[in-house]
Amino acid sequence: MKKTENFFEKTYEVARLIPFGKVTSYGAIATYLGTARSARMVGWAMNKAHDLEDVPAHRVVNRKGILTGKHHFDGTNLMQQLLENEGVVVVENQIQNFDKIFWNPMDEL
DNA sequence: GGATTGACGCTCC
DNA sequence: TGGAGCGCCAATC
Repeated sequence: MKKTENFFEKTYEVARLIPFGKVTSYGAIATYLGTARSARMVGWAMNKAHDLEDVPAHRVVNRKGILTGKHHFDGTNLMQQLLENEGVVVVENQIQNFDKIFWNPMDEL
């Protein structure tokens, strides 16, 4: 738990640092954390992060820009609503212009 | 303690 | 070019 605590902490930290109207991918965070091959851990961390209200998990999507985790939110399209609220265009659970609004933690951090 | 799952990603066919 | 399968690390059952 101690060792993973850092992993969680970093994951949450990065998630919180995501600028308004920007999004990132699990893989990007995983890479930043040094666990690039374990993007699943980031997703899993987000699951726990969902328990925390401070982590904008809705800004984190998979490498394709698809809102794979939206099903885990309260509403069916709550995640999409949140993103659209930030100016992010989401169609069919997929973020449009993903390349443009993609926020790379390594580039900023 | 062992097996399965998971909000992913990459490689192989 | 498209689809399917395997691998990762940690947690839960």
